[in-house]
Amino acid sequence: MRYSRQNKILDIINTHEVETQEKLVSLLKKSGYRVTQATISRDIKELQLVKTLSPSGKYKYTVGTNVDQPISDRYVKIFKETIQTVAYSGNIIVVKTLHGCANAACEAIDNLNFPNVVGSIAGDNTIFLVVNNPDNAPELVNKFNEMIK
Amino acid sequence: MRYSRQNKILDIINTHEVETQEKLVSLLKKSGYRVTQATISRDIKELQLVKTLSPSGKYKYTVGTNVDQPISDRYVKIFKETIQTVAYSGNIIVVKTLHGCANAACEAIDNLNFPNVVGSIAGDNTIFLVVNNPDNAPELVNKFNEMIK
DNA sequence: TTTCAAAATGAATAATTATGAATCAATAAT
DNA sequence: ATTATTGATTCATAATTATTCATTTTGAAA
Repeated sequence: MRYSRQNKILDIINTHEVETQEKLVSLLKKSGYRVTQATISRDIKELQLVKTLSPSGKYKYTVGTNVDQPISDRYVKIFKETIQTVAYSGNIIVVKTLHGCANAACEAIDNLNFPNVVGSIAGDNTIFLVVNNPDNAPELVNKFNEMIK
Repeated sequence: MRYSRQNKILDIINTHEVETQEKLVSLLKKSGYRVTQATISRDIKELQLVKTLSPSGKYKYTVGTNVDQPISDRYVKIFKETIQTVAYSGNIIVVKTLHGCANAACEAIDNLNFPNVVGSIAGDNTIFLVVNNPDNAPELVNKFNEMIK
């Protein structure tokens, strides 16, 4: 449930001022994720979160706005590990993911910038992708299936 | 020595991959600054540096690109505490600062966005500001003197 | 100058974070 | 089914960082 948890972590730090990893552990517990600080430390490393000064003068974790590095490897990885099946009908591609991971997977897809995708929406374990033209759907589905094979 | 040191810290982290505060301590020592990790911790807080992942997978300190907060207080402070005298001749304003602080002060001035200043250059303890029109120099000099009074 | 207040720093330490090693779970290979 | 293999996680702890408290330094006021 790693990606689902990391997604929740992003949620949490966007809505709370999280001063320490221990705080994050207890906030996650409220959402049903039982993990230790060690795991959080690794999640934070992967998500490239940073401890910054909040305006109040306290430290808090935020998403790092790093320009330089190719973060896309990470997206490919999320993509591969969370997506279960891909299908289409007309100009809609339906992507099934692991439970709770649709958001993370959807963001990965967005960031991978596939051609002909004009929009996306994610639920809990399903993503709808809108393709500009129904003709392009099969090719995209093939590409997706290649990636997760 | 504080602002001069912090300026050097910015130098260092832009040219080295500094993994820990202790590393920074020893790099600073090579430049003649003898301080302890405690001081560095405070400098880092003030400079709002963040520990990020470098592409190599190691941690390193970098300047945080924080959008939200009013950092300008800090510039005013640097301005007030490092600038010694202000004078002008024609369209050039000459600012004297504490030894080694011209760069920090100059950056502060840049960020404070004074009107009619078209350019700036900093040495070790002197800054030249180019004003768009000699007529505007006296007013600016007055403003500066007000600020450091 | 002397004195006082405020700021900066260091020493020591508390608090926090990162990581090696062991464990567990899931999956693939035999 | 049994055994490797791999990845994720925890536990324990090392490493790192933040902070408290004491001391020194600095700067201003008398």
